[in-house]
Amino acid sequence: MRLEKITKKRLAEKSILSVRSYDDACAAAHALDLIGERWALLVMRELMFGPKRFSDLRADLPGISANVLTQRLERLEEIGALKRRKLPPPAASHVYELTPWGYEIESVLGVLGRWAARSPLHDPTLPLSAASLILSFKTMFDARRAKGLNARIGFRIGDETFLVRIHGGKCDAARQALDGADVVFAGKATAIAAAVYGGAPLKALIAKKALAVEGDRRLAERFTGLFPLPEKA
Amino acid sequence: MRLEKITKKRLAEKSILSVRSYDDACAAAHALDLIGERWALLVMRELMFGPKRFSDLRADLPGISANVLTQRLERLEEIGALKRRKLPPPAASHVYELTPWGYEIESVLGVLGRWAARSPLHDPTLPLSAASLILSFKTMFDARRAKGLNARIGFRIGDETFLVRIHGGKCDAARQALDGADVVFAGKATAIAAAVYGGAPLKALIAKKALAVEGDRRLAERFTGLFPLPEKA
DNA sequence: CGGCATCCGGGAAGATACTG
DNA sequence: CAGTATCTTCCCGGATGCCG
Repeated sequence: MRLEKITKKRLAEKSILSVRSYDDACAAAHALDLIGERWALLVMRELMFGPKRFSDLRADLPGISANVLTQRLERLEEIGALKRRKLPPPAASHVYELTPWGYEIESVLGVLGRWAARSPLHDPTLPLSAASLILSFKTMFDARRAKGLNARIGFRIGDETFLVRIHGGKCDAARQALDGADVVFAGKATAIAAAVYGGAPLKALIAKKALAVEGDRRLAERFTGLFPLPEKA
Repeated sequence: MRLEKITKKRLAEKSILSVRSYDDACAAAHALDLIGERWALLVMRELMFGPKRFSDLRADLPGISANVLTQRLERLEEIGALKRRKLPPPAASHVYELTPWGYEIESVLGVLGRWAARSPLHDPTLPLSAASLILSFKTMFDARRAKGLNARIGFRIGDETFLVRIHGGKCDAARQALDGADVVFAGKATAIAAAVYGGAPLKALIAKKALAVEGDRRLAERFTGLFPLPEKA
């Protein structure tokens, strides 16, 4: 019983470690050995704006099952892409946080996204997490269209807030308080995506109460035009 | 029997089309829906320098089984990333060729490779296909180190030849005849990789007959130093 | 409640053999 | 040579339950 339990656990651990490898020196193949399993890259995507708890990840990745999430987190920790941390005493919980090298996966997400956005099969009306949406701004930002713009755009999505800064033809974003935002979008990620990528007029979304815009409304309108999708292949 | 066979085939086809989707508007998630299955990206990698036949792909992807290769080729054609073409009459064979959009996956391979090359678990001594090696030159090329260099480097690997052109701080490559090459490397991909990435002296590799260098030997030496690996994370 | 471990059903991947 | 058929193995996803 006790012994059996331990043995079983050993085996389970081993089966996690025993990765079906491509046995290929190509670094891209190695990348697939590391993060090619189902959900792995999306788990990293959800952590791009900072640490999250197990149940946050489950909520933001509808469809992933608890055991698969456990396996992916173990594997990502094992390869050095994330670290599991205990939160300070009051909260007896854990968070998962990308390592500096783990954060560099952002470049992969960007290139993959720009490639797949040209797919005729891509359906941008599907559900979308807050992290995906904010990340897509960094990926699809068009510096030419933002010429001369210097602004701080806030987002309130669920109980998270993000601040997107546009200055000097750059666009960066962080999960943080909205102090000093020139305008704030509040609503579900899909509603904001409808405005930015779906061409839905802000007015209509606001009328339908799918979205609220607090602050400089003209700036909000301009913001929605800064992220052109690539043409279909 | 006949009917049963057809029914089974129908079901098999259906199971190929029925993709387990992430149901996520994020374009990176869509990319995984398209090419996230095992082997898919490596099949595309092998086609980066032009069309290949089914059995070429099998030979260059040791470990892939025939039925999986069939499924991946069907799926890649279905999404518009490659086209299956009949060769002109004498050869009663088929080839698989990436579409223009399919070729754009090169950017994904590059970014993935640069990320994974920083993994402490990466083992560059594993087997390597010719396409992987030549592609890695485009990925890892350091323009700073090639300053002022203008050269045509040939490679003879198995029965394929590649020409790598370095000029104006750029590095491009194609599978083509070696006309006008300043120097030619001949040998297995792993031997060339040992020289470029493993720091093995050309002299030693040549003495071991793992590699032959025809032409400007000093240029060959310089070439091997143009592709620094990123530091480990 | 958060973080797993366990069991189960279905389906994808792998190996082998076989066919046109 | 270019796949197809079949069998086995293993991964994924869902449900349940344990335990701090």
